[in-house]
Amino acid sequence: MLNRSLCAAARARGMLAAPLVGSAAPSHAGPSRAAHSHSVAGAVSQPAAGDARPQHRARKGTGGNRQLPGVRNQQQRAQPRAAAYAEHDVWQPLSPPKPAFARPPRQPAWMAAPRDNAATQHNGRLLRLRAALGAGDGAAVHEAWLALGEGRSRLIEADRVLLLRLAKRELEDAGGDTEAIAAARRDYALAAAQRRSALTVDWARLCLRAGDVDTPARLAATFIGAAPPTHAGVDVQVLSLVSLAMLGWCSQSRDLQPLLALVRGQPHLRSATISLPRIRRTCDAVFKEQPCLLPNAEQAREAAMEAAPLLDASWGIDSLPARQAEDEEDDGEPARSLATSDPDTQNSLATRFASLAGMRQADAVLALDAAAQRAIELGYLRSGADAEWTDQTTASLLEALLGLDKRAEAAAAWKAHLVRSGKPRPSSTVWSGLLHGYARVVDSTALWDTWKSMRPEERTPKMLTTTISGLFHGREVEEARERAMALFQEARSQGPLSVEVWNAVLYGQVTSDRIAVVESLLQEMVAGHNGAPRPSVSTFNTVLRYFARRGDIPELQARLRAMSEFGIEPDVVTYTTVLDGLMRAGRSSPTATVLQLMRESGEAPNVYTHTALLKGLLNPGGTLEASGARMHAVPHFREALELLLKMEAEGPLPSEVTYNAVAHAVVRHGTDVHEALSTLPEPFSSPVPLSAPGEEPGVLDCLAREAPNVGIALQIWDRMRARKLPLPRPAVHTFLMAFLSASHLPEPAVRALERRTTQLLERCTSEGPSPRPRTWLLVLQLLMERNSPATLKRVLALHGKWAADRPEAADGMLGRLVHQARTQLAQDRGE
DNA sequence: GTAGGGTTAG
Repeated sequence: MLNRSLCAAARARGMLAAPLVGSAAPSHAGPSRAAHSHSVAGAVSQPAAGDARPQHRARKGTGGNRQLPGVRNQQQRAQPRAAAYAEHDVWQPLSPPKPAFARPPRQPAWMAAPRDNAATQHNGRLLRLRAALGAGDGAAVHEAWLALGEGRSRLIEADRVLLLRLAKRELEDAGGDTEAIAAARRDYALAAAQRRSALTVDWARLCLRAGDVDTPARLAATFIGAAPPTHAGVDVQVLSLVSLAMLGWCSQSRDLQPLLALVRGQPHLRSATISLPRIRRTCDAVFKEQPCLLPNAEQAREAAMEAAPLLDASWGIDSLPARQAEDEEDDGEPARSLATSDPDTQNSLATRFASLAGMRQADAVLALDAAAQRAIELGYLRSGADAEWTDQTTASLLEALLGLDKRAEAAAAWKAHLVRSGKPRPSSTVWSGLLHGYARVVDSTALWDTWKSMRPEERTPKMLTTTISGLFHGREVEEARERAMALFQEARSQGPLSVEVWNAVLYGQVTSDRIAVVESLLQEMVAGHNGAPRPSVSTFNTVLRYFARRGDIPELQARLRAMSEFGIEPDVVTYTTVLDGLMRAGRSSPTATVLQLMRESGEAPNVYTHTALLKGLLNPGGTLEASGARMHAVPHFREALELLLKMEAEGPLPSEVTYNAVAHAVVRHGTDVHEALSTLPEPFSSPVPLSAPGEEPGVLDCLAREAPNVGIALQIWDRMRARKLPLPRPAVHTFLMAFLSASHLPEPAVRALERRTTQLLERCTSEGPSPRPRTWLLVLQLLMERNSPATLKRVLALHGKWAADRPEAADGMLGRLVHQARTQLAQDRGE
């Protein structure tokens, strides 16, 4: 269908509106009719089977040393406490508040017209309450409060805040003699606190200081079930309330199980990182002021700090199906998870490791590992629950650590797993975590070594796909590709392989431009020869990618026709690939046709489609050398930024790739941005980014005026940060380029951007994405063109630290450039 | 690990 329509694109194009592109782009010639170029090139060149080379490189992470360290003894000091509380009515202290207070009013009181007598009466009482609040008269407030009766539920937010402030002040003023006042005022303060706010946390803290340990828990219970906040990340108020509740319960040696159960089952908390220092600060604040009537204060604080990791380990655990459903709603894409993609082996802790790794929070991964181990030993995470530590958990932890380049930690986790499991060999699941981790950091050598270390019975068909696909991504391209092909041929000789394995091989051949091999493999699949599986839509999409990347539209058409003849319908990936191919060829008009076709076929454009579209808008002449003069067509910044804002508002949400595509184009085409500035949508028309710590806002105003493209790039970074998107390496390079390539800027702006440069490099060396030689080359080259010895010195120092355990970094171009930079610096100093 | 960013090393 698509192929026929593509041929008709030129005809149809006049009738089709450009749906996503704000204004119709200038039209170029439509695609030419393709000749049948269906013949497949020569026979398969069979790569040599097997790999005779000796294994010379030491295995990474697979831990040859399996000695048992004495880790067990120190872990046994606490007994599982959960059982002792089995009969205890754990919900007693957390019984819900009176129904009248359970929900905030649906309608503010002032909106209800005084139509009848009851309403007039209510308004009168309300006015009395407000008058008492205004006068700060505690006794009168309390009296008015009691008189209000049912009307309490109709208080507006402002009333509640005032009530809470008054209650807080009274409790503060009461000094040591707090019991009576706390008891008398608690009911209205509690009602007033039907809202997450810093004030609520204040109130809970005051109650705790007054020795009341149940109110914080009750507040936590109230809020935790309420609607989650709209922002991503930790619900700080809830975390503080739970921390305070925990402190209170520790002071009475109560079991924490019910409290921990509270923070479980909160799907929106799953990806949140619990900051242990924050829990500590919250608890410490209770003791800051005297008097503190909390019993056993010191022991309570110690116990709470010891228990804080349990909170971390339980946070957001459970309710996995809910979380999944939520993820899929987001943008139609399944959650990006690491080893946990198999629904049969879902495991909460594994999911959290994966999401922490996704946010590149290596410390949080390690802290959660420790916390979870402890929680298991204390019996708070129990066998049979999905919080159990399974092989899946270990696999996810390993993948996360390897993916974050924490090899030593991964090796320790590997060893700990073998000790814990008591088995001589890890399971397939655990091996799989290792493979995925190495595939993630494209370490084909380690990947291969891992594959070799596995026994045949430990290998699964999926792992073959993982390994082959990982080898094709590796850096030692030739060697890895040979290994991957040998692996494929060997496996093939032993029996039919899945279409996924074949697709992985095809993908590898496509990305290394081996189109002849691609053709012959595809032909085998189409013909069903030699046990080759039937090609899937992915197979065709993979082949299409080859021609799309080249902007080879006749071939795209031929392939689409072949696909259709084979009886496979295009999917969203097909459409995106074709769209991308058209854009690369500099043809913007047929793209409207593709989008229209998508609409007709019910394949909704997703974030990939939109990103390709954005790239096309920003490179209207195409991105291929062949498109020659059109390369210099002016980017459609207005349309692109409008589309970006539209995606943020209506979805599909932009990914880090989307943002980087825009930022990169903006940085590269500074002059064009300057000229288009007044036409850009807010906030990009006055591109003042958020200020970094210690940065004066005036500098950024100046930057927005003098280098608006840098301002916009930084605004885009702000948006990525707000969405908690990871910072990919290409984006690091984009921003480094932005910081160091703007010329003719006033001195303060230059200094601010150079400070941002060193800050970004520092961030990369400490938490990633770790710099590559390319990163340093980029920075040093740009920096040496200008006269900034102080910054150059700092960058060289950072590079020195990075290069310390990379002896190979001293070679080659980077080594020479570093030497040159050092010389330049020394000369500066000499003069 | 099918598609989008630029990368890889120089």
